[in-house]
Amino acid sequence: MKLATWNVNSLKVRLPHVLAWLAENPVDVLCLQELKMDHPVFPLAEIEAAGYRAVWYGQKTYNGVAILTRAPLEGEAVVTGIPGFEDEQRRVIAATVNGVRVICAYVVNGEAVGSAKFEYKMAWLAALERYVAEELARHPALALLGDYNIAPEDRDVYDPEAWHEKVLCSTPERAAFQRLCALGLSDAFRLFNQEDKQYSWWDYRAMMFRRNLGLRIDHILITEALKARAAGCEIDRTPRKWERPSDHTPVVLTLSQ
DNA sequence: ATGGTTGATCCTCAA
Repeated sequence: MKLATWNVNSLKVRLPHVLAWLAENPVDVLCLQELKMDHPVFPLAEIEAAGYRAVWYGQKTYNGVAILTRAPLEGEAVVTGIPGFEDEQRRVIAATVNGVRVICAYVVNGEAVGSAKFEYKMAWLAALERYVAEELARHPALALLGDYNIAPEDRDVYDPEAWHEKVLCSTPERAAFQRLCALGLSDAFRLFNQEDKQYSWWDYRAMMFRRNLGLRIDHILITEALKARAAGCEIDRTPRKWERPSDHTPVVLTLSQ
């Protein structure tokens, strides 16, 4: 079983990329973030024609998340948003696929440390932590995939000095990431030997991708039950090289069975 | 040098 996550930065623009990538990488689960698309205009027909089912939580202009699966989704277990957390921004959707609880999350960017948006980011992360803790009590096999907008360590940053205590890299954000891990989750990418300087996002500006100046901010966190099945985790830079790419590229987890 | 680009919308905002 393969699970992947990809911030597509507008599904309208990136649908051809998603379909082309799925044709080459027929993963079982693909979590998408930043659909930037109103709920009713989701391109379900094109996705079904590619052999996938989908659940989504769309929003005009901003945010929006989806889970694409090859297998049927189990029952009525689809949950949108963070239960109990009032949020106008549509950033979370959860579903159960092949016995795995899949939570797809688009974490708040936060703009700058100390800004109002940063305060929202930290409150949002606290709500996510509580939600995931509740889900873990019910689902031993759980994966939390998405754009975390957090680079967990300096080795996930092309220039740690330039980014020192900047948004995406600050101590409180990294502490929030560690609190999620402390619930019993592991960063799947770091379970395996990896080449240095592997990132999942590169700013569109200043030819950052060509110079490989990026951050690793897209992650797949998994429970012990899935860790026992984890066979590999890779960042696929290929779509970032395509014409008119998203600024993020997919991260893929392979499970045995 | 506080720069640069992209997407959605309506020209500025968010990333």
